[in-house]
Amino acid sequence: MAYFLLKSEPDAWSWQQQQKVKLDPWTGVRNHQAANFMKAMRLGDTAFFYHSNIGKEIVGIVEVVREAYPDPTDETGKFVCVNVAAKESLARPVTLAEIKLNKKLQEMHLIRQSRLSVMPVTDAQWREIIRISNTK
DNA sequence: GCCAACGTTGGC
DNA sequence: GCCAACGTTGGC
Repeated sequence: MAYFLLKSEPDAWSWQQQQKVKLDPWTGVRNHQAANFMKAMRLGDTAFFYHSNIGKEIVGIVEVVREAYPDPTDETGKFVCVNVAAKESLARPVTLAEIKLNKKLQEMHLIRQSRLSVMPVTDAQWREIIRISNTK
């Protein structure tokens, strides 16, 4: 099972909103690299939900409930979206500042390529973030 | 509010 | 096909 991270500006779509809905189509991604990562997502894969701009922290975990399909909001028909459902909140949010200071998390795309909005997370990175968030 | 990174557009 | 101009993202 693979792990990912999804960014959202809480002004536009927050974790609180995500938790209130059964599922959410992750539309609006217009970057090919991010789109390719969405195409790699499989049913049951999980992703961190990250608040960019405001908060700058990982707040929760979502599960992929529908694999990539054409993004209905994309007029060109080139881009895809997936459906995700909130799974659980982290017991404690993990901030970008903490990630930057953590030696095990230096290779994350979140740091290295700050504009990327959908990215894979390695097993080791996933475990480390779960660990420092006191979740489970 | 500023700026770095980076993607896209359009002139040549 | 190159590259300057411009727009967007997102951290600070």
